[in-house]
Amino acid sequence: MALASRPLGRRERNKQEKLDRITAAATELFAEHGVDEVTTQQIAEKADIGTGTLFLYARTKGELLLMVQNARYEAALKRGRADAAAAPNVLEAVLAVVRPIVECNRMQVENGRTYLREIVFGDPDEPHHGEAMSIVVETEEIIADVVRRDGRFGERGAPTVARLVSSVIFFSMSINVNAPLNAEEILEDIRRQLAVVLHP
Amino acid sequence: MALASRPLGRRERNKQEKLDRITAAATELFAEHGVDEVTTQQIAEKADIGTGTLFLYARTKGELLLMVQNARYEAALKRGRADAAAAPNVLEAVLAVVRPIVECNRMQVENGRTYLREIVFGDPDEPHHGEAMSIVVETEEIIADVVRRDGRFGERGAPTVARLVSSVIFFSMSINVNAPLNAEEILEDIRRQLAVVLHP
DNA sequence: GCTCATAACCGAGCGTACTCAGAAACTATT
DNA sequence: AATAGTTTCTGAGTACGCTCGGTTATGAGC
Repeated sequence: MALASRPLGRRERNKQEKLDRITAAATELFAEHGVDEVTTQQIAEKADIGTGTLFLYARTKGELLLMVQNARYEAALKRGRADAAAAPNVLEAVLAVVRPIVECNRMQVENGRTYLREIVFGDPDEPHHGEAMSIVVETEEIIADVVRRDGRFGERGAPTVARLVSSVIFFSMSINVNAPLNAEEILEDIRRQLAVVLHP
Repeated sequence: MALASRPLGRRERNKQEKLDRITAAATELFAEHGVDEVTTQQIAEKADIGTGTLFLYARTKGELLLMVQNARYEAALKRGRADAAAAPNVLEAVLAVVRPIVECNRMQVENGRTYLREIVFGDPDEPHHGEAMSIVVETEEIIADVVRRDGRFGERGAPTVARLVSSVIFFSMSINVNAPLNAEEILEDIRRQLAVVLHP
């Protein structure tokens, strides 16, 4: 360990490499075939690791999906936050925050719905679930800020409104009858409901 | 088939008998141990039928849960509708409709959450899922009626408000962070959110 | 009653997510 | 560089939901 430029041992580097391979394999297979049509065996094989090894990096298949997709939602949220500034009123500002998330979710409907299912019903003790939850929390905080800026609901009311918006988003993207809708149609569905609360 | 008093053949009677035994077995085992801790084998054994036979009556384990629980929710809804009449304002009326449903759902938290998961993510082509969906639709219709009676959101707005209420109910009962809450606490959570829309 | 077509039933078997006991790889120490 | 201790890896094995080909029960026609 003479070199300060190499603080990481081979062990750490190997681990990182495997994680990268797993992420790449899962990302590609999920995108191409959908999470339900891909087996954990296939992912392990493509990542060139043993089947047991896969579960050292993500304890369940659901965690694997969260692991692979969280970053995209984080990026989407960042975009939404930026877009919200230019909106003419609360309703449009909230929708500006929501739009990239919905678009991200609808890139592949089944994966999107599975992602939501995993957030709502998955094991809250798993690390990637925690990461997903903090994205949800951050989303609500951003929406609460937007609502606060409007002033209509006061300091205390803003988080409640944000929570309500969360409910509407999750439900609209999850329910079976909305499965055929594309991002734009989902957004229209959400707008109609939020207009009741945030009439401009 | 000389007797008009026995229009059903042995075949139909046997089927009905088996269905009854399955329902009884599943009801008891789910209630006692929770849906996740019960195997389909156990249910089949307790109902005294082959494992394959079980799946002639409910195509998936999830369907089995819906089959067993739908009736309770239907009854809860009926109670709620009756209670709504006596409420002093819209918010209280909506909560009167919602209360029995939440109480029904929280009798056993894990089963309740699984029931919701099955409604939102289950196969919409299955018969018991369809039945569950029609309970949801009916709930929204009742809430829409209550909202219409208030007049605040007009004829067109009422179904949208009802849908929004659905979102809030489902989300509040489903999310992991609310898992420790009892029926009364869930209702309080729902009330806080609905108050934003239905302020008295 | 006998025959046959059909509906209902059964349980061995399959696919797949996940586990676990032992093997292998790595690091620290001398 | 040999040893020991620890972490990481592995794939055969397990559990469980569900399927499917073969079997049995039922009832209609004669």
